[in-house]
Amino acid sequence: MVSDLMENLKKQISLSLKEGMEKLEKEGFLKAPFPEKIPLSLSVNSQFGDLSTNVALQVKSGKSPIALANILAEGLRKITSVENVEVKEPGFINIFLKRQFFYRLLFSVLKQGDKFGLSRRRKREKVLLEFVSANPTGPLTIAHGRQAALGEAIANVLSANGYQVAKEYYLNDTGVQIDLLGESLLARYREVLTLPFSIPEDGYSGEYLKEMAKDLKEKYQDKLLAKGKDFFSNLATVRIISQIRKDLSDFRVNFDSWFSETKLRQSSSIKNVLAKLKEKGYLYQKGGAFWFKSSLFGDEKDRVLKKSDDTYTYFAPDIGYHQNKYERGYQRLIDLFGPDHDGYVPRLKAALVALGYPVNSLSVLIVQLTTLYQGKKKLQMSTRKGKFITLRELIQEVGADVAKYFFLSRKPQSHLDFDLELAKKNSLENPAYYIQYAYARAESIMKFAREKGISVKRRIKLPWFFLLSEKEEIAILHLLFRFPYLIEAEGKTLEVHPILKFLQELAGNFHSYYAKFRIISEDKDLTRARLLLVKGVRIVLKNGLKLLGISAPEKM
RNA sequence: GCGCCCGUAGCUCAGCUGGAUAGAGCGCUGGACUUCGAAUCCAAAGGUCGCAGGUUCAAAUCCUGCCGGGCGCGCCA
Repeated sequence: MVSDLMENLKKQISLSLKEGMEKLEKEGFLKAPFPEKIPLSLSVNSQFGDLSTNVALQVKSGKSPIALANILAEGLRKITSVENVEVKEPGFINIFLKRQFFYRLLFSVLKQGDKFGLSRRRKREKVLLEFVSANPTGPLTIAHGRQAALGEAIANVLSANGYQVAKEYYLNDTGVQIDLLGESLLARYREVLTLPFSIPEDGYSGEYLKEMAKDLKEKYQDKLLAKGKDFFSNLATVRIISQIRKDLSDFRVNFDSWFSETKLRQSSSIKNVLAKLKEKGYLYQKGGAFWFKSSLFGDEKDRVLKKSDDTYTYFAPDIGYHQNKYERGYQRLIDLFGPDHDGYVPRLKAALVALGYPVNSLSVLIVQLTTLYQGKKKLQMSTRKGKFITLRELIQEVGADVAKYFFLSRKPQSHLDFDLELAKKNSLENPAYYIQYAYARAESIMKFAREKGISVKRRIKLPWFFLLSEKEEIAILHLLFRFPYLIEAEGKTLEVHPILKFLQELAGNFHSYYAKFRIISEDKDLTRARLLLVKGVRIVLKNGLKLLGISAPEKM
């Protein structure tokens, strides 16, 4: 929840600015209409006050920006919570708030606790977030790990903004790849039975199928040889899916639903979609295949839905799947794709628009690849050849929290260099622990206070807050109030790495503060005041980490 | 060739709905533990924001062109 106090104040300020502009307009100083929404932002730098606006620079007028700003500043000075207003070259208006205002805000943070930063308003809109959706033909790799971490965090941020969000994994559990998987397993099975065998071309030659084959030999000896390819496909898929579920759950990424392509194909969804496209005249036959006129909707060329051999391309069931999402009542769809599916987006959007859904109801986020490094050495990977670092191994090596930290620390569309060596380090070179350490430290201070018999649980007294007067303390207060606005913004941009950046900054300020000042001292009231601040920091660190899916340990 | 992404400090990256002296971590140099956790803190060094134009009172941020790196352009999935 964005603090009501702050919201009300912003409204007052906006209103005052608007009145000022209207007056100037009436007096004929403005050469063009002023913007409907007057810009007002939280200042990043304390020398620019607490809030600032550049309206005076935005409008064309007969007066100089400075003169305009000075006129607007006069109105602002009348607002109760405003301490002072400064006008700076070339025309910025910087607003300084009264300390008391921040103390009230802190009080509100403490009162809200777990809820601070979360939207109180529930939105009607139902959102379906689809991510990972790796083919169940092998273990999840670190590339999937990045998507998993990101998807989970985005879902959390959307929930925090009041959306009803569901996380779904689409299982491509049928088709050519699954056939190849079955054949590959059968080959491995023959191998462990010392029979002649050959892995199909483009088959899966990774180590994991050998393991599975060994297990089959132990349990069934050679009795499975009579079974067909489908049996092996099925068996391999089932086992791999269960491993994928376990890996994700160990990574603390939990899906609300798993959607099976097999079931989709059994339903009439795909047929219906084709019929609908045909009815609208967007389907035609050429060379024995059925084509969708995607070029009518911005795609660079038309696409085949049904091949001349009468089977579907990958595209056809995928349209059926997305249509199905809408049919289940989701108004907004978000897909996380790898960079190799980048060029696929226009045709998918084209299909949905052709079916009558709004173009903006689907957002596709392209998550770039991750390259693993061991120090300076680059590790090459390939799923098919079975050369890769699995998500499982990564979690075992560095832990879920550290892995998530690195995955979330960069924007998704940037290529990620993941240094295993650095991530493994349990030392100060590893930045992953910085935020958690701040949290654990805050936790331990609170514990120390309890042992000393100092409690701030009951009857918080306003005068205590006035003892928070160091500039470091005020700076921390400022940071706390940025949090809800950050969450709100991210609900729109779907970017979560700024949270990490922010928590890093908050943790840093807290560490410095701790090193410079004594929290628990002989001065009881000052101690209480500072403990309240520590509590506020703890709340924001915890809520922020929770959104990212990173744990907040009380001890490390 | 066309499309998408990236190019900012030695390294890895933030900042990019234009704003006030370009930030962080790591690394390097020098300091801080008898007192609430040193996985921390303090100080110092380090940048033609790929290049060239343009728009603007104001450009790392917007527009155009170019250069360098990655990915994609299937009746594959």
